[in-house]
Amino acid sequence: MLQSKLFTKTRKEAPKDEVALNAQLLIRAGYIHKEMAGVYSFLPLGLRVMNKISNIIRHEMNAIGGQEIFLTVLQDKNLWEKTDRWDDGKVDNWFKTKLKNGTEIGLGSTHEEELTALMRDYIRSWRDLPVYTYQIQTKFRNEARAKSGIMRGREFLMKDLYSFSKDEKSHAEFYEKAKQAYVNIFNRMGIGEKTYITHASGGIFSKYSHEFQTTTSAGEDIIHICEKCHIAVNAEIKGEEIACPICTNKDLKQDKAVEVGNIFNLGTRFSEALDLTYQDENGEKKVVVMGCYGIGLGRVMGTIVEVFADEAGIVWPEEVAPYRVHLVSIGNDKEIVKKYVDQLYSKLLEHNIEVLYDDRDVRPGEKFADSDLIGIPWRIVVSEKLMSEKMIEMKNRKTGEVKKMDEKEMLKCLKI
RNA sequence: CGGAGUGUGGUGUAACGGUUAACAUUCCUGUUUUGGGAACAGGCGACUCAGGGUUCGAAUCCCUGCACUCCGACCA
Repeated sequence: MLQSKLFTKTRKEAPKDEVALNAQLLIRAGYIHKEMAGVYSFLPLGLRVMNKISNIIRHEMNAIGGQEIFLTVLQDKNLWEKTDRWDDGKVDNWFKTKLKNGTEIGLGSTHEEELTALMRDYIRSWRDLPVYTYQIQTKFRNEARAKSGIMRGREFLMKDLYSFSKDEKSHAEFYEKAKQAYVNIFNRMGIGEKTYITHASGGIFSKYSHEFQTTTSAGEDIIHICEKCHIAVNAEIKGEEIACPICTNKDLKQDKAVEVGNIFNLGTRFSEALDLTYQDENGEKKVVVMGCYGIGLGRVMGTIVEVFADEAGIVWPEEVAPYRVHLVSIGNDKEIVKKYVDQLYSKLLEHNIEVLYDDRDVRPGEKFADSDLIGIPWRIVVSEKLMSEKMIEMKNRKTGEVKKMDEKEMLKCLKI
């Protein structure tokens, strides 16, 4: 991508109504645009990051047998009445609206009801189980108070997988697999070290659940961490003294964290209410056992920004960065420089390296400042001086390390 | 949903109740410049969130609404 063609621009100052670091940086660098409180549009750079995140999740969900689907946002009130979750007294963050004929409908904030009902058409026999379906789509939640930039919005992208198993045992096996898949996902996104499987109360309908909590000062939750087991307990759990569930260590470290994902055992809460049953090997009628597994993509993106950003701007881990290389030319108005960098740009593209090429005719200082702010992992600088030495300069955004090298070495450095 | 605060060019700020609403930045034109957000010159851009009121006179005081932010509660 030629930066001169990118319609977004960086800015020196963040709008004053934006306090959260993640939103300040993402707006300044041109990743997102705020529409209203808790509602953000994604611009080219931001969408690229979202797509990277989506693809990591897709890959890991497919690997454990997930099948991707796409459900509807518009929700049938009747289904939700059957599970007793339509009433505002029960679930208060509904967005509700009406059809022309007066029929009340809701905008989906989660999809257990719709999907469970849908599965009645396909699950009849024990042979039809298990089924694992997931989707990545927009959720609507009428939060009383949106805050923390893109980490807690009223409209946000979420990956939600639902598992349908024939019994508790089969469900428990998948639950463990899903847990491992989540570990893989957060590792690949670069926040694995700071992300803890966290024991939490199951909420209103689950016997047990696990959250994935990433430590950051921007977090809303308090967790108690056992470093040895890399596991945590959510402070919301009350009652007996908090101890590590694995080693029973009671000397836990307290920290603030963001819930980037969660997995729930739903049991038969929804399948019973909506009559999702099957016939087992003996012809007996059984209720399907369910689980649900969520990840908020925007929240993950915001968390990554919060965790790695420095004074100069965003620092993306390689796998979620909008581009791998930020190619910065200095003296682009000089024919020899431009010709060489254009050629280098094409070469990188030929090697399937995603490149943002700063071909603008602005001063070096501005280019460097923008590059730091945007946060692409590798910055490659070419200038007339470097060209005379047959060198390019490579800088690692994360470590700040700068190295002069020739083209060959550069390609090796990018693992080609 | 309780409490508090704030709304002024695209962005960030200023202006005692008193001229034509100021400054910086962005943006446009030109010249010079080119390794860490350049310099100079010229220029565009706000009926001060909306509506009402007080006053000879309102960005400024009062009321209503809307929006945004923060603290708390909530968060399947």
